[in-house]
Amino acid sequence: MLDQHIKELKERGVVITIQRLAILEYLHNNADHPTAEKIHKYLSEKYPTISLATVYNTLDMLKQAGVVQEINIGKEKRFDLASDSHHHFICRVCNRIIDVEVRCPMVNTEMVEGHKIESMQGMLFGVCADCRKSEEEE
Amino acid sequence: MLDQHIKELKERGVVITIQRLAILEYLHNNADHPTAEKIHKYLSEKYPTISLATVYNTLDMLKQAGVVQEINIGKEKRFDLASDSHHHFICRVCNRIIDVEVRCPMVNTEMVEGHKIESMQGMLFGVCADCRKSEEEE
DNA sequence: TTATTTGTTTATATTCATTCTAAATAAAGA
DNA sequence: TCTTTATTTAGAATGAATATAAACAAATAA
Repeated sequence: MLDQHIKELKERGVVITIQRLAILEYLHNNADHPTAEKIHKYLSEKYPTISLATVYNTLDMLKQAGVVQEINIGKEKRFDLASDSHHHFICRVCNRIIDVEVRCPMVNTEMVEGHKIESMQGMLFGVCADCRKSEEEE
Repeated sequence: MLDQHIKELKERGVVITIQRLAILEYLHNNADHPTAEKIHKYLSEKYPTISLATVYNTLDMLKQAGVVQEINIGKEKRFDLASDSHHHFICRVCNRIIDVEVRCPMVNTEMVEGHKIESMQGMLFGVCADCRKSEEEE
């Protein structure tokens, strides 16, 4: 999957630098929808000079390339590897973003009312299983 | 529809002030997913002293009450009357947010993988009909 | 009616995630 | 090698959103 992404990027003419590779690898290893800040903080340990701007720039480039998707919920942008096979559930209690498998037939739709769909995102808001359990116990 | 919303809010114990009514009316008359800034700018003509903070506070209150939904795409929050019957199509060329009717069976789902759904939002990204036409003409 | 309390709005200051800028560095090509 | 182009860095700038404190309004009690 990582190799596939690298291949795709190279075909697009993207130079794979140490920084870009590190960010892409991070996303492959951490599916918890990190913020740019979090990615930067983690990578700073291994690459002390890596700049937050580079993280933002790279994430933006990866988004353009269709490798990464951006999730906007609070004031912080969050990032995730692009994939049509899941939607996001956002818990209003613990604020976690949880991937949920989706069986919506619309996922494979390419056109709606004359508009061409290139990607999609479903966001479900509510209370997650863990928080529901905690609430019941009270 | 507006009356229904006012009734619901009153039942919740919300005081309907001139400012709150004006903001709610604005949303009923403008379905173009305005920003808080835009609402404030417009209402300033009729109510020169209305504060931007009041617009934000009211929109937040309306969101808590389930009357309004928040759409996060760019850096600005956008607002729309809550409704399960449509999703949003975002054109990457003109950046417009277009309502699209949705026939996704998931809309009426109340649970996914143990998580309780209270509301949902579908976001479709791509090129809208108008921009497609313009691109073809070139 | 006048005080008191509570809730709301205003104006302004502050915050902080993101973007911009210019200089430094690295990579690629001649 | 030198030259050009792309990338990264560090720090400054931006601006949407929030926090704060004072002013105001409404409702209730005295």
